[in-house]
Amino acid sequence: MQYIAEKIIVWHKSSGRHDLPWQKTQDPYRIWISEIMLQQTQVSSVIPYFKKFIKEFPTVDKLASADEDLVMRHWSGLGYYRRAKFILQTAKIIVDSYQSKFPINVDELINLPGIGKSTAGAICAFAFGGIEPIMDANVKRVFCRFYGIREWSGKAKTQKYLWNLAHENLPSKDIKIYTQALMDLGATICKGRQPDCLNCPLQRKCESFKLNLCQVIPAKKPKKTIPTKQVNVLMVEVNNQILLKKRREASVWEGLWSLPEIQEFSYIEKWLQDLWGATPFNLVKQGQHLAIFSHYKLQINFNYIVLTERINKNTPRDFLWVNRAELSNAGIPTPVKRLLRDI
DNA sequence: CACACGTGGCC
DNA sequence: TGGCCAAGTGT
Repeated sequence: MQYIAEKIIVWHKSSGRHDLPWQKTQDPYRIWISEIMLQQTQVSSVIPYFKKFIKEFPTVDKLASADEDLVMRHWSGLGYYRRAKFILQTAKIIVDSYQSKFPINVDELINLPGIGKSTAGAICAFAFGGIEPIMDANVKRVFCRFYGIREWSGKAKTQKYLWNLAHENLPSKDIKIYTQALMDLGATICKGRQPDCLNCPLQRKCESFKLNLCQVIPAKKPKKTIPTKQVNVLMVEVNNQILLKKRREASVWEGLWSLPEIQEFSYIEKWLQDLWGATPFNLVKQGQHLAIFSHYKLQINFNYIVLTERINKNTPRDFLWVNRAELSNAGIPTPVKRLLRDI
C-alpha cells in the first residue's frame, strides 16, 4: 500500500473521528445529505442541522414530496441556500428516475444537481465502498503540504495536479477509513494554522515538514477588495404581524423569505397604496444594518412602519404575514433575522 | 477562468 | 477587530 494510505489508516484507528452523526449509517441518503451540508461548512455548524433535517425528512421519498418552503426553513441559517434547492431537485430525480435508490457510480452521481466531483466521490466511497477520491479543503491542505506544492490550490492547474495525486494515493481497500482519515488529519493535525506536525503520521516523508514550509503552504488565496452594496427595505407591521417577501431572484438568499425592498423610501406611500390600498401608517424607526459576506458588504437601510389598519385584506403572491413569535422558525436569512430581532 | 453563493469561529 | 477560512458547485 502507498505510504500515505498505510500511515493514516493506522493513525485513524486511534486518533480519528468516529462519532459524527453521519458515520453511524450506511444509508446513502443520509450520507448524501451530510455531504451537501458539509460543503464549505464546518462540522460543528452542520451537526444540529443534520439531526433536525433527518428527523423531519428521514427518507429520500419523504424529502422528495416535501414542500420547498419547509426545506428552506430547515436550511435557514446554514447558508449557501442553493444547496437546499438542489437537494430537493435531486431527491425528486432519485425517486422518479432511480426508484428511490441512489446510483452507485461517480459518473451518475455527478450528474445530479448539487453533487460535484468531490461530493460524488465521498458518497461513492462512504455509501458504497467505491475506490474514488475526494478533494475538499482538508485533502488539499494535506496534499499541498506533503508534496510541497507552493501554488494556491484554487488554480486550475494545481487542482488538476491535486486530483491526480488523489487518484494515485487511493488504497485498494479500506476506502472509507482512508477517506475519513484524510479529512480528520486535515481537521485535527494538518490544520491551516499551527499544524501539529509532531503528532503527524506523515511527518517522515512530508516535504513541508522537511523544508519547514508549513507556514507558507498552503498558499493563500489572492485577495480582492470587496464592494459595499446598498438596499432599502421595509419592515411593515400590523396586528403584531410582520410582512415578508419571497426572494425569487437568482441571487443571494434565493428561495428565502426576507423584507420587501423598495427603490426609494419616498415611494413608501405609493407602495403601500398599490399593495394594500389606502393605508394609514406610522413611521416608527429608520436605521441601517450591515451584513458582511465573503464577497461584498450589504448595507441594509430599513424603515419600520406600523399600519394602523389593513384596508385590503388580500395578500399578493410572494408576500406573507408572519407573527412576531414565529419569525425565528421561518426560512429567513440570518442577517435579516438579526435585523428583525434588533428593531 | 473568475465569480457568486452564507455563516460562524478563530486570533 | 477585521480579515481569513471552512467536508464545493454551477455558470
